[in-house]
Amino acid sequence: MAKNECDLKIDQARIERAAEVLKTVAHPLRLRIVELLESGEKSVNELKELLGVTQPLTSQHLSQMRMRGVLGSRREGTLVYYSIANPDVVKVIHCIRRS
Amino acid sequence: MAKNECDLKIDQARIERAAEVLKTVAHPLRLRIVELLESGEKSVNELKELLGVTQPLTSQHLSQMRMRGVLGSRREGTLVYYSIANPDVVKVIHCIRRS
DNA sequence: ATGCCATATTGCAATATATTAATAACATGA
DNA sequence: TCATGTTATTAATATATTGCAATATGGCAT
Repeated sequence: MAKNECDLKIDQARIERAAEVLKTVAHPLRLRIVELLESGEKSVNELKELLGVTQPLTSQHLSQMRMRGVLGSRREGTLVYYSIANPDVVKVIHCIRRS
Repeated sequence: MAKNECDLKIDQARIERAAEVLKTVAHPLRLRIVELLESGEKSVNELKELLGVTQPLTSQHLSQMRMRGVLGSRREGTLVYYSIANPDVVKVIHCIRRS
């Protein structure tokens, strides 16, 4: 029995989800952020210092990744700590590291 | 001894290369193309039929991936067969498949 | 409440990307 | 050479992304 219309829809949705996740990390700054978070959660300020970019830019990329499920965040007083929420992205980065 | 400027440059170049590769496959159609080519090389026409999109669109995405080293191509008479040139992208797709 | 520090959001200009349609180039056989 | 089937390129338009600057919000101490 061949694939029916429903199977194709599911498959298409899966593909689109994968493309979205990849697109989310397919940026030099966001890739560096994920690498920095591999060793544990970090605040926006720590990240901004390590990256050497402005705070708004850091915040933008962080919220972009949080919205798409790649990162999670935790507030502690005035600080916000970000961490990796989707462990797949770490594996993806390891796959591509040698390229 | 800390990392010097040159190390940082190399690191940055590596990151940017990885981001470029990821961005290249971070598109539903291109992801499907890579999946279709996992089982072996295919001609533009075969791919176009399997994808259900126009020939120029197929050709554009193929040449985009070839330019960036993800795919390679081989001409046989009037047919052009595309295949995967950077095996890392296959591993990347396997990492993300479950997401 | 005020001031301060950390974080988030918004508007904008520049650039890049995606899709379609039209057309060009290429190789082959009659 | 001409016709045909296959592949590549170009142009045009719409949409998305990026980075920056300015500003807003949130929490905490005084």
